[in-house]
Order: sequence, then structure tokens, then C-alpha cells
Amino acid sequence: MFELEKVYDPRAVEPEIFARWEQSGAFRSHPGDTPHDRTFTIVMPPPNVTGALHLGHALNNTLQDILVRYHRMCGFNTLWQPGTDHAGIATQAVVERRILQQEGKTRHDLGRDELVRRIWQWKDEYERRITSQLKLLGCSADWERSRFTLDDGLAKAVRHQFFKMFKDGLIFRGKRLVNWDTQLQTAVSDDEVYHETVKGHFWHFRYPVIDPKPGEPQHVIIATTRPETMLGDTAVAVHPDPAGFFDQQESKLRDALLKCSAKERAEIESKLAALADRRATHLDHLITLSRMANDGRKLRLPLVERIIPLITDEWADPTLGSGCVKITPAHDPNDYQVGVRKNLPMINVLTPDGKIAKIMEPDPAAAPVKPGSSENIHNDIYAGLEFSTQARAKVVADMESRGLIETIEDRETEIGHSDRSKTPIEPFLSDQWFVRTGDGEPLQLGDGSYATGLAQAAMDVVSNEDIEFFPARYAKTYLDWLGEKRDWCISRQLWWGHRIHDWYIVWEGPYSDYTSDSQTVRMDLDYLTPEQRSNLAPQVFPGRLGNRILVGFAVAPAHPDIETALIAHDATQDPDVLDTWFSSALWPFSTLGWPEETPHLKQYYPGTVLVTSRDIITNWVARMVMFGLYTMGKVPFDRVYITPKVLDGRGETMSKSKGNGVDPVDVIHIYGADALRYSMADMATETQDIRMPIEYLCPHCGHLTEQSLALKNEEQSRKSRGEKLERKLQPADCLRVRCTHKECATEFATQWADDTLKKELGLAREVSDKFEIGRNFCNKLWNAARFAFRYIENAPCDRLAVSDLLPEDRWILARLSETSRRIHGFMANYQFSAIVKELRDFFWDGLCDWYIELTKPRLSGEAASTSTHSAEASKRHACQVLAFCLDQSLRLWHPIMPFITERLWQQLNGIVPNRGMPGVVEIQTNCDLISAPMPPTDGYPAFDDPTILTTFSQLQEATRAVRDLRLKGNIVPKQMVDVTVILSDTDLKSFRANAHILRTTAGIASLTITSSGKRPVNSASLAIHGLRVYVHDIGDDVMERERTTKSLADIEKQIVGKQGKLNNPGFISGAKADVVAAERERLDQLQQQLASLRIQLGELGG
RNA sequence: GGGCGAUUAGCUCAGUUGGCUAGAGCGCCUCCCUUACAAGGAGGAGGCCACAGGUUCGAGUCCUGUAUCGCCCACCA
Repeated sequence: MFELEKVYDPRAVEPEIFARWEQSGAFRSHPGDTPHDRTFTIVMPPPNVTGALHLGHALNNTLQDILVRYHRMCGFNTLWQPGTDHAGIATQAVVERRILQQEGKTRHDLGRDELVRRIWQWKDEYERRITSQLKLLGCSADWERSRFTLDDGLAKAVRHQFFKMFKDGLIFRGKRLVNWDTQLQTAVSDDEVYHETVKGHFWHFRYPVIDPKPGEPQHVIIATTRPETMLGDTAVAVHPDPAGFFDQQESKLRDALLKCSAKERAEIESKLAALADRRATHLDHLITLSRMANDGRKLRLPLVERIIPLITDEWADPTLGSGCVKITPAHDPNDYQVGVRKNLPMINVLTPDGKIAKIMEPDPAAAPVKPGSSENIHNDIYAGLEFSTQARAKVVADMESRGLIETIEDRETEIGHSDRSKTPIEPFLSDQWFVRTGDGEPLQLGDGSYATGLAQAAMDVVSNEDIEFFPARYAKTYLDWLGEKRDWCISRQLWWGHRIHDWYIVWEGPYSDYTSDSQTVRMDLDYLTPEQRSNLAPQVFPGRLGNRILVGFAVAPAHPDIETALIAHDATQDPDVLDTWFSSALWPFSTLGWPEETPHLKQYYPGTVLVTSRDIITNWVARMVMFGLYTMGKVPFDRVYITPKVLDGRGETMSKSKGNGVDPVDVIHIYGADALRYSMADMATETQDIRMPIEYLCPHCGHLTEQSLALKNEEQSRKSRGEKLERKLQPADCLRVRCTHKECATEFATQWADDTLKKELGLAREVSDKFEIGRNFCNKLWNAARFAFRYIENAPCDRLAVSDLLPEDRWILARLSETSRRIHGFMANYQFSAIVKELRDFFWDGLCDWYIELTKPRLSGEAASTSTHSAEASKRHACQVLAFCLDQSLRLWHPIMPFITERLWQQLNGIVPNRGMPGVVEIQTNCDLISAPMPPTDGYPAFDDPTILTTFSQLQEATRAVRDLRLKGNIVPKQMVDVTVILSDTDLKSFRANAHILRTTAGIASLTITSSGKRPVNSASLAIHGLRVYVHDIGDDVMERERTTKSLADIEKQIVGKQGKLNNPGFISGAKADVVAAERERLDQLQQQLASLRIQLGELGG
């Protein structure tokens, strides 16, 4: 039963171990009355169900699992709350695209219910896949509590939140300019828009002035890259004070010139010159125009024949174009601002599906000015044309034929594209729902306190460090973004998501009867009982339709009777759904059962730490904090740890859409989950992202092909086929790749190929040699344990006095104590890479390479008795210490490599059920490793021994010196040598006491240790810190002279440095006393060495 | 345009309030199939710490500037 395979095989171990944990309930959370500071909660950032996970997720979840397992072993009441996110637009877009590709159908062909059904199917498939990926990774989340952002419990939470915010006046409806995706027909958020440079033109148009006064121009010239938007122009703006503007710009530049470096100087001077030119050519004209504007001059907008004002506004930049700018409030974000400022009509000329709309002309009688009800008389010419293609051509042609085009320039423009549909974005004015985050009426938070607004409240808790960011610099990202206090658009014109639970009624009546006063509205709801009415939150929507107005009601959750009554009275439910981040923002408490007061909510809210990626600090982290404070009255987590990002070989972040995401299951299949986790943790440093060059593992020959090379090859072959490359090639463009191994050179398919191609060519898994270090370590751990198991069966568990142990025993125990202590420190600061390094040093270098190698003779019974230790006692001690160190190592490694350590732990429990160091630590072994305790936070003070650590490192250096000399002297390993060590009087005693260590490790027959003496005849020597090592009978005076000369030069150089330091009065007075003392001692040593080396060199005839 | 970060061995990265004779892993070279592990062991070579100034007794570390690279945010009639 003690036989382990010679090579660790993760595939034979992992499934069995994971099943064991699940069956034993080790992942489950148990709410009780544990105090907050002994509770550890992480809510998993719910992966989107858009697709399978890649290595970025693997990193994030590995780090979470490390923290969770660590805290569980430290005795915390632990919950890791898992789940998935419906990801609104992203998922709907993926499914729609797929249906279009496979069936040629759009969502309108399918209808709302059918599309949503299809997306649920997709969700089920990917949720399963995601969960299985995470489980293969070893994630110890409380899987039975898994939640999905659209499931019933969370839907309830969303409704409660929406109703509460609506009632508190935090949710409102308004017309806003949004990024409109004409393909998916929905608003998309700023971060779902990417920009592409496109070749276009810059058209300069003339708009005629109506009734110009003498001396005034007949036309105003404006320039645009989007001519079709002119149909919606409602003004032309010119700067209110052009002369002042030029003065101001000029003085700014002059100030800059005073402060600037020589290099910037030329640039600023040329700017100044340009400004002067501009002033000369344009200022008079602009002053005229601005005077005309103030005088109320109007323009005739060509084509649609609209009368529009010439206005003044600071947005018009006198240095750009003609100095005049057309204002299209409904189709440009900046113009929109001008429209709001100057109370201009906002005329929408775009249909949701990207065509020119029927244009409604403003009603000059209405105040404030609103789009009116009269149709433009030219609608039959333009309505229905494709917006930026047909309509643009038509507008330009019509302007041309009227002779109103001044010039046309070529120009490159940045066009916003939807990340989801890859089509151009149009700014579009539409009705949307918003969450007010800015300051306003005092807002009562969940704990009863008041804030000026949601954003401010969320900023305060970070400023005063109720929430801490790791690394700290990310607090700035968070604060900067929240500081803008932008309203949050929460409505999406999608079918996949939480339906907005608002019902609205179009009320026909005198506009003036209606204010936002809820009393007025309620009077009209006679068909509801007073009790039902109290469960409605009403809101009068701004704007009106002719002489009708819109009244909205949010219905309190769980009142279907009210909804039925509303429907019966011609109320309509808002067709929109909520932004996916609305439900995500509730995640820290909705998953725990809120709005119910569940035991889980009580025990596990607020969370301890959020582990996430820096690109959602704004979208997600900030919003969770706002909602947490508003709803729960407490921050949702005490700390935020921002993980590094996983980059591919070209330095680009891994993402599903780029197609450079590697499936962690591929890596697990080849290297094992522990190897993956080890490598990930090892690379997770504080400042660097993780570069992960990817290779394809050829299914035919097993050789690796670099992905970046494959991309280059693909690019070449596309070029040679004459294909145009409009963008940088992505890994997803490589469906088939040729193996770069010369003898193979066979094609294989990659993960992006379809099933038939995969079957035909064979599928290559994607890997990275970075994981070899993890696999190698697993094997080392495995074999070290395998070795130990041979000797430590029923090792004793005696009460031992540390001082009775041999030095090497005391040394490894001191190292263990030191390591344990450091691990706790690194964990507290999320220094994962440091944890791995520390543990690897302890285990591989300390325990395997030194301790085990040193103890082999004792373990096998070959060691002779000494004056202090009988051979038998020596063996017993070694077994006990080894068993103990192995036990402790498994615990310390477990959070990082759970599978292999658990497997070895089971074995260890069978072999040495009774182990430990009584008197220092009592060990329980009747549990699985996953729930076994960690070594204590402050290590084992009883084992701490700074002296032995110092002495040992000296011995190690001496050993290395002997080994080096042996190798250089061509001495075969089995041949014993005689060695003399010369060192200072101070170190003599401790060195002698430990001399057996040097003897064992270096293959020494006779060892002389002395503080004075000459070079033994025919010996080779090396000088190291404070001591010199001679290996006898190597006999090469030429080599020896060379080495001595080199050492001498080295030491002389150091002495010069030290003397310089110590002769410097500033150093003596400025530096700390211990630093000075250490330097003095060091100098003494060096000088002693120097003297004896000089003598030696003399003897050698140098 | 604004913000953040990086630049240390051939490669990937550590280097914690300034005290360094600058470290690790991989790769490389030499030796070793020694009964835990060749996915291993022993040893070694390899660095004007991007550049230029400054502060300091002392700078890889702090300050200023320059160069290169990366990320985030905003904007471009």
C-alpha cells in the first residue's frame, strides 16, 4: 500500500481527490455566530456565460482558491460564493450571431420568447462547462450555493432594489444621447465601443444667412465628417468672444514657453506662430459672426429648409475649421451638451435600425422647445435611406447640385464600432433609465446615515480606508472615475436580462395638471385599492407627446395583482432590460439571500476581499460599493485585490473576443491542475502582468509550434494569396496550422476550427512551457515524499529537547519556523509569488537538497554512533524530524497545490498516523488536509535559532567550495579527499562543532580545521567569506596561482571600497551603529584574508 | 491630451521604510544514469540595475528630466 508511482501522474489523482472533498462537504459554509474577524468570505466574480474560461480566469480563481483554502486551514469560518453572470448584451450578441450563421435567422424572426429560450440553452451549456473548468482547477467554492444573475432569487433582489431606488428618487428616466448599435438595436456602454481609423472626407458646407445686413457674409461655412447628420442640425455656433479666446490661448502658450524644456520650445513656438496666423486670417470674420449671432441672425439649413439660429457657444473653437460648428444635438455628444445649454430643439433623424427617420420639425410655440408633431415636407426624399452610406451620398450630391459645397478634403477619422456586432456606432437620442450617482438631496444609506450621493459615499469609504486596495495605486483609478459622478444608464434595449419592472400609462390631459407630486397622480388610479396604491412608486416622465404625458409606476415586488390591474387599464410594461451590471452590483448580498434576512447574509456579509481584474474597477467594483452602502449600510468587502493580467506571447491581454484565450483544461490535461496553479501563483507578482507565450502541441508528433510563429506564417500565406489584411491577425484567424517540426510538418486544427476540421486534421491543445516549472515541482514533491515514506513508517513521536538534536535537525526546524512565519505575512499582503519562492526554497533547497541528503546515512542506519548520539537515536530523530517537516510542508503547500498534497497526506496518515513534536506542537491527523490546521502565524519560536542559520550557510559555502575544487581537479565523486579549512578564531568553535556536515556533504576523508596555517602542499584553494578551503593533492600550481591572483584582486577591490566608506566621517556619524560595526568586522576579515593570500601567492612564486 | 505602470543576467521576473559583495527560475557550459526524483543531482559562467542630472557619508532603491514600451480614461466639427 505504500507504493507510489515513480512519476507523479495528476490525471490518476485529481478526480478522485476532488470527489472526496465534495462528498465530505469540505467546501460547505456553515453560518453560525462566528465573529466577523474570524469569518472569511469571497464572492467569486461571476464569469460571463458567453463562453468558456481562459487562463485569465484560471489565474483569478486560483488566487481566490489559495486564499480560501489558506483561511479555511487557519480556522476561519469560510465561504467562497460561486456563480455565473448572464452578461446581457455580450451573451445575446453571441447567440444571435450563431443563429444567424447557422440558420440565417434574426432575433425578430424568432421572437422574444424563442430567442430568450435559446439563450437559456446556451447559458446551461456554458455554465456547466465553466463550472467543470473551475472544479478541474480545484476550486473549493461552496458549489451547492452557486447562483446565476438571472435566477429567481436574484431577480427578486433586483426588483427590490429597483423599487427602493425608484421610490428614493435615485432612478429616473430621461432622454440621453447613447451609443447606438444599429445592428443589435440597443444602447451599448462606452466600454463596449472600440475605435477604428477609417479613410473618409471632410466636407465644407455653406449654409445661407437669412437677410444678412450690409457687410455681413451671405453664407456661414461649417465642416463635417458626417454630412448626413446635417438633417438634424438645429443651430450653428460661433465662439462668443473670439478675440478674448485668442488672447487667452496666446498667454497660455507664452506661459508654457517660460517653463518648457528646450525640446518643447520649437513646438510651442510654431503653435504660437500658427495662432497668430489664424488670428490674422479669421478673427475679424469671427467677430462679425459672433455679433450677428447676438443680433439674432438666422440661417436656412439647406435640403430640409429649416430655419436655425446662429448662436454663440464656447464649444466652437476659433482655431478649427472655419471657426463655426454645426450643432446636431440628437447625434453628437458635444452638440448635445450645447443643445442642453442653449435649449435647442433636438431632432432625431435616425431610426433604431440605422435608416433616416421621418423628421419631425420643432414646434416653436412649445416651451421648453420640444420636438413637434409636424412632419418635414422633404421627408419623402431622405426617409428610409441607409444612414451613413446612402443618405450621406444623397446629402452630398444634393448640396453639390445646389452649389453649397465649399471644398472636400481627404481625412482619416476614428469611427466608433460596437464591440458586439462590429458595426459602426451612431450617437442616438433615446429614452433611457438612469441611476443618479451625483450629489443632490440628502440620501439615506442602509445604516441610517446620510450621504450627498451614491458616488460620494462610495468615494468616502475608500478615501478613509474602510476599503483597501491592493496594490494601493488602484484606489486612484476608482476615485478618479467615481469623482466624475456621471449618471449611470441602466436600460438596455435587449431581450436577455432583467426586465425593467416599470409600467407606464399615457395620460391625456392638461399638461399643467401634472407635476412630479405623487398625490396628483394617485388620484387617477381609482381602480386600485388604497393598499395597492401604497405599493406603487409613481414618477412623471419628462417630455410629452403632443398634449399627452407619460406617467410611470414602479410596482413593489410580489404584487402580480397590481400588475394585472395596470395591464387591464392600458398600462404598458417597459420593454427594456437592465444593464447587466445592475444585477452584478447586487452580487455581494443578493447571492447571500437578500432581501431575506438569511443566516448566510448575517454571517458572511460583508465579504473579506474581492479578487478581480483592473478593467472592471469602475464598472463593477465601484457599483458594488455604491449599492452595498445604499442597501446594506456596509461596504461589500474590506479589501480589493487586483490581480495581474494574463498576456499572450505578443503582450496582449487574453480575452474571448480576441481569440487568444487558452483553455485551462488543456493545461490541466497535460501538466495537471497543481502545476497550473503553481506556475500561476509563481508568476503573480505585484507590478508585472503575466506573459504567457503560447504553443500548439502537435497531435501528430507531439512537438510544439509557437503560436506567434503560426500567426506570422498565416499572415504571409494570406498576403501571398493576395488577401488584404485590414487588421492585425488574431489567433482565432488560425483555424489550421502546420507543425513547425521539420520531420512532421503536418497540419492540425486549433480550438477555433469547426468540428469537421478538427476531426479531419486532429486538434492541437494549447500549452505554454511556463507550466513545466510547476509540473517539475510536483514531481519533486512527490518523489521526496516517496523517499521519506520508505524510512519514516511509524516514526517516533517523542518529546524531544531541541538542544539535544543534531545541528542539521535544528537547522531545518529553524528554517521551517522562519518559513511558516513568512508565509503568513505574504498571504496577508497577497504576495503570491513570494509565497511560492519561499516555500520552494524551504522545500527543494532546504529540505531535499540539504536536509535529506545529509540525513541519508542516518536514515539508512549507516551513520556511526558519536559521543553524543547513538546511531539508533540519531536515526529516530531524523525520522521524527523528517516526518514532521513533510507534514508541515504539505500543509503549507496545500493552498497552492491542493491535489498532490492531499494525496500525499492520505498516504502519510497511513504510514505515520502519530507524528509531531510534542511539547512544541500537538498534531491531529484524523482529518483531510483540506481541513487540517496551518502552522501558527508566528512560526515555532521554540525552533528559532539565528545562530544555526548563520553557521549553516557558512558550512554550505564551504561545501560548495570543496565541490567546486573537486570538479575542477577532475576528482571522481566516489573518491574521498583531504581538506583543510582555515578561518578566524571567532568562527572556529561553531565550525568545528558542525564539521561532520561538511564531511558528509563534500566526500571528505580527513578534515583539518584551524585558525592559522599554511597552504598544504599540492592543494587547491578557494577563498570565501571569512574562510579559506584547501583540497589536498590536486597539485596544479599554475591553476592555483591563477585562482589566488583572482581572489586577491577581488578582495583588494572590496577592501578599497570598505576603507573608503569607513574613512568617511559622514558614514561613521550618519549610518546606524550596527551597520558601521558590520562593515568594520567585514574589513578586518578581508584584511586577514588578504594577508594570508599574499603569503600563499608568494609561496607559489607569484 | 490626462492618469498609471514598466525598463535589473540570453529569456521571464524578484529585490519590503536608501546599507548590495545585486538574487531566483528557465536557458547555457562542465561533471554525474549515486538504490526518491534525468521532470534529477553537483558545480560554473553570465549584470556600467534604460540614459542624463540631482539629494545623500552612501542610490537598483528617493527627486528631476530624457528615451522606449505597455495599460487605463477622455477627446478629435
